[in-house]
Amino acid sequence: MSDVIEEFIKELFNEDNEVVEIQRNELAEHFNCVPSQINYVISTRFKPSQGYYVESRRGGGGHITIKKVNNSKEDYIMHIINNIGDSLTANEVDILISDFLSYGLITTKEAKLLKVATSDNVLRLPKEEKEKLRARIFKNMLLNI
Amino acid sequence: MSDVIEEFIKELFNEDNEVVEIQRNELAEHFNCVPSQINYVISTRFKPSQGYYVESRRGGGGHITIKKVNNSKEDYIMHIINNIGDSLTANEVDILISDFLSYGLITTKEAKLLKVATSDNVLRLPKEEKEKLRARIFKNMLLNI
DNA sequence: ACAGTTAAAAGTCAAAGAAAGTCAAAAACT
DNA sequence: AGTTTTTGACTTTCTTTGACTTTTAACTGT
Repeated sequence: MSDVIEEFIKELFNEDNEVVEIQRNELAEHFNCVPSQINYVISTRFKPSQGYYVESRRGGGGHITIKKVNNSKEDYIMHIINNIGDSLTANEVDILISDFLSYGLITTKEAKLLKVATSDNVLRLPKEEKEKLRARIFKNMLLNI
Repeated sequence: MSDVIEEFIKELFNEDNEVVEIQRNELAEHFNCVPSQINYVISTRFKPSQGYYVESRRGGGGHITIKKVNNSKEDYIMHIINNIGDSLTANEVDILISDFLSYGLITTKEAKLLKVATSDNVLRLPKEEKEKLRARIFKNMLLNI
């Protein structure tokens, strides 16, 4: 049973990425089990060490939200950093940032910071120097995200 | 329900900024709930600690006004930005950052990003140019925090 | 104009309801 | 035997509801 419930929740992740919101009682009803079994499944299969983060609310309209925290995040960012050469255009930055955003690797605030710190009208240097500087700033910031 | 009402009020803030004025009974009617639910929503979601200030008037033509009180965070940061000249040393950045941190205006992550994006060994330019660039980067990043 | 009355708001508080959480005993696997 | 799952009674947290109170604008008669 627990396995079935686990599967079911993981299915939900496939559909609507990133975050899944469930109602404990409803789900228990659906599977014909006691509500606390849902807690069991969550606490054994959606632990932080398995790359999930869970929060919940009680009372009317209460619910449980499970977030998939990509723990390969660091790996992926590292990979990108290593593949950025020593020069970078504003355009390339934009593309990278929107990639990161859509994979949920950075927050929108971080995105803004990255963007503004590497923007053309902040750097204001001759093209070549500017793109080298941009690469350095960008990579170093990424290392700290 | 409470969530819906909360949303609704926050929408009103988006339209006519700064201050929102509602009538308890009218709003309750609109959402088909008892009037005291409005009080509940206000007292749980528009607390001072959440950056709101509420006052009201009873009797005929009475109403509830909710003000968004500027956490002064923005004000303070703005003030700093305006007082940073067009050139900035790494040392000055350190001092500003630790100030911001101790006043809880920025997170430690943001602090790291600010610091790394303006550090000497990332910028690597002649002193004068570097300090001007640093000021631009720093101020522009702050604007986005 | 004025005092007094009425009615229209908003406020309070506690009880009932609706979720979710906990924990340990019982059951089912290995 | 030892581990993992299932169950359910009990707890905690948050929301909804409604009866009752307080405040004050609006009205009324003089």
